[in-house]
Amino acid sequence: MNGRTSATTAGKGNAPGRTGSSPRGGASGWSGNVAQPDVLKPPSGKLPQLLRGMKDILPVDQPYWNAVLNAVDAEARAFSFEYIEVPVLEATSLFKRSVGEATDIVEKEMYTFADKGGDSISLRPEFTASVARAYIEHGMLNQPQPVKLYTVGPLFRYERPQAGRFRQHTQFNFEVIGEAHSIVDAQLMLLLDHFYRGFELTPSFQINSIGDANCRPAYVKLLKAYAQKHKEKLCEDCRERLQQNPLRLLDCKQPGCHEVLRGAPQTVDHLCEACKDHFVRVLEYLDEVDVSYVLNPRLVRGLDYYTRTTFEVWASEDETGAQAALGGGGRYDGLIEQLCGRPTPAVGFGVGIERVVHLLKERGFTPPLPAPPMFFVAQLGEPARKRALKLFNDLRAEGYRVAEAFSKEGIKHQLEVANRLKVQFALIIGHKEMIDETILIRDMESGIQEVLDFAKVMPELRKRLEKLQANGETSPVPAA
RNA sequence: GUGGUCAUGGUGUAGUGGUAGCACAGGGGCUUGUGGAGCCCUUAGCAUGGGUUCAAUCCCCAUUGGCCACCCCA
Repeated sequence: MNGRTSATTAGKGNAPGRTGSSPRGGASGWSGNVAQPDVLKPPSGKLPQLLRGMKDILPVDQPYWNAVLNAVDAEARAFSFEYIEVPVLEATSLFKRSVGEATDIVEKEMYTFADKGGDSISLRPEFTASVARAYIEHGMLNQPQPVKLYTVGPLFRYERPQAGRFRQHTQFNFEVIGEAHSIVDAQLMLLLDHFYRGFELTPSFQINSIGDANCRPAYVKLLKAYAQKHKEKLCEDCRERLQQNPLRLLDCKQPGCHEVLRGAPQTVDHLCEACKDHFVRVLEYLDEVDVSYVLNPRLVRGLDYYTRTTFEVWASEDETGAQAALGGGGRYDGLIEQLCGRPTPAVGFGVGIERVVHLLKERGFTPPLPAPPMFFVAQLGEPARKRALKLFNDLRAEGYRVAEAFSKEGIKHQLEVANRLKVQFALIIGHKEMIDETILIRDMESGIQEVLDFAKVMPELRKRLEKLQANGETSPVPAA
């Protein structure tokens, strides 16, 4: 698959934000006589705390994250997307040229700084620009088109944090590059719809078309003229928008502006024939697969590269709360060209995983928990401890998940741990068993114990698990 | 970036102008061969910095952070 997640192994591989390499060079700090006295000195001062707007994703949340990430992988497989990973840092100019210099994201929300060589670099505030860059840079236009890519990872925006809004958040993104056909737009939304339905979420799809280079300039002119007439009634921001980015007038939430813009010309009424046709077909395809949507003439997005189809996914129909947007995307037919690639049509979307997880918790979704270990190895006394360690290793090599508390003394305590872990069988080795060359197996549920020949444990254990499995009581025995 | 609101152990909470209880969680124990119960012990906290005061966790100010609205967005 994608080499990122092994889909079923919880906690492995899909730790958000640190996909990829671990610091392998770390050994150097511990070798040699490099002074490192700070660690040994008594602490002075406070623990440097979590940066504003940052969030630890703790083990308790991992089941939710795994559920989401597994669903993402499943959708990717079902719709034939390939996984790509792009760097967290990019040249600042990449985002200026794609997202747009006058957008809020670039203007005031980017983490931008000069690196040691003096180049201006930025923490990525979104994915599409990087994926488009990768498409061009690696000549993916020579692959069969369209190129369908998906990715998962952290994005950074310097905003004022709120519930559901962080300075580092995680998105999954799907992009289809090199295909202009309207059916692709619909397919992406179908994928999303399917994703949400998998969690029994039925969010509201808001959709609009904002035209293309052909028809948008004329429309913007119209809109501008209209707004100009009502300038006195517009808020200060909107007067600014009138100059900078007139399309954004449409989604101002100030009641006054809202009122004024009610009578404004709508994008959908001023699309050129090609754009109109495209939009109508997208809607037809959506109807065909029963993806319900709401036509939202005020939906314009905060990134400049969008053309034609734009859409957002809202947690509920009436988007009152500010963080209701669960995802958003659209077509960006001009972006590749703008980044110096050949003219290449494309569509894509992004979904904020934190928000999805938040909603899942709110709705009482119970994520699948990782299966408990099958065995717990308990020991009494030092010789038994050694044998137990060996047994642990052998079981592990056979593919079993095995728990233990080797550092503990006392069987009582160890069984307590086994119980807490909901382990199926405890395997006990004590003084007596050492002498008899046996092992004690205890069914944790019934409390029934049996003595097994130590030499024959492996086949015996396998037999037991197979029996359990036949009764449908446990997860499959791993293949030998 | 603007406005509002809040801040007590890891978590959830009580309380006071004379430096703090409780519950859960964590650790240890109830004679180092038997878990799910119980009992006992124990770790751990007034976000930070100033000010007022004999005395501040409490009052005031600032900072930091969370949350809410705006902005923007996922």
